Amino acid sequence: MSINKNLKPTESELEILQILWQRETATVREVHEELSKTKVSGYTTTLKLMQIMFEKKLVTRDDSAKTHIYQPAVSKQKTQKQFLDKMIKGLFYGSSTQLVLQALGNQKTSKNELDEIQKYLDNLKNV
Amino acid sequence: MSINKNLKPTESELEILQILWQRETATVREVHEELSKTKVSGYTTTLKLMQIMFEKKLVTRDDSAKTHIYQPAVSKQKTQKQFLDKMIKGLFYGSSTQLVLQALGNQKTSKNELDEIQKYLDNLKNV
DNA sequence: TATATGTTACGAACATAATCGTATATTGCC
DNA sequence: GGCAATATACGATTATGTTCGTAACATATA
Repeated sequence: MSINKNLKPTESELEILQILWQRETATVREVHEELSKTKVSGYTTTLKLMQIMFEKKLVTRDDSAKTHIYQPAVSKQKTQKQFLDKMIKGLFYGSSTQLVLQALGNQKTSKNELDEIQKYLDNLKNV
Repeated sequence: MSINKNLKPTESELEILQILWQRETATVREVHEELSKTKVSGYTTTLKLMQIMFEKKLVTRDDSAKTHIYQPAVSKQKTQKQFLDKMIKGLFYGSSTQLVLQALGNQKTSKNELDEIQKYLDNLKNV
């Protein structure tokens, strides 16, 4: 029963959220610099996006100084779940198992990681 | 080295592809009827979408009769992989393991399915 | 103080996707 | 043939997301 509009982040917004989740906190400049490692775009583009994210309440910011400091306002976990669920529903006919098998099959996964997953599965089964 | 433009389907196009993958073959009317089970929209909207998909080569069609018959032109597997990879990259910092763990943790997965996944993991490890 | 530098705010342009109305064509049937 | 039903084609509109230019303002410093 939340008043929250719970707006789904767009693709560009996700890129920014990823950076904020890693850094906890960042200025527009810092986010823009990070984004610039993988793509080209103007500074004001990043600024505008982050302003929109603020309006959507995807981020909070401290604007007490000239240079505002941004923080994520949605959790990484919750957002990942939101998109995973959507993908399972929209592309895997609702079967998370199908998604998991596909993900394991397609990606090269190291033995250690496979072990980790198996351990996790054992835990799940022993509930 | 493909000449193929390899255009990524949009969200609406994915819905249609899902139906085509299940049915193998379908008319606009049939697809529209199926879509109508979960959402409202006009018939010509579905028609237009499928025409666009044809231009993008996401589907093929037999237009020898008045009522065209459509088929998917991209494989389910390949499309699933395409979106999975994108999601892993864009939301899980490139770690398919993280995605798998999140998927397993968030969804209720039956014991049988967990067994299936474990069996699959064993196979992967014995290569 | 004046100048250069950096920052936010904001509107406008552009791109893409989705929706639908209308015109036109085909088919079956009386 | 003429009519009704159904299909396609296609342009126009609307919605959403992305990009950027420019103005206004703050800050540091020469």
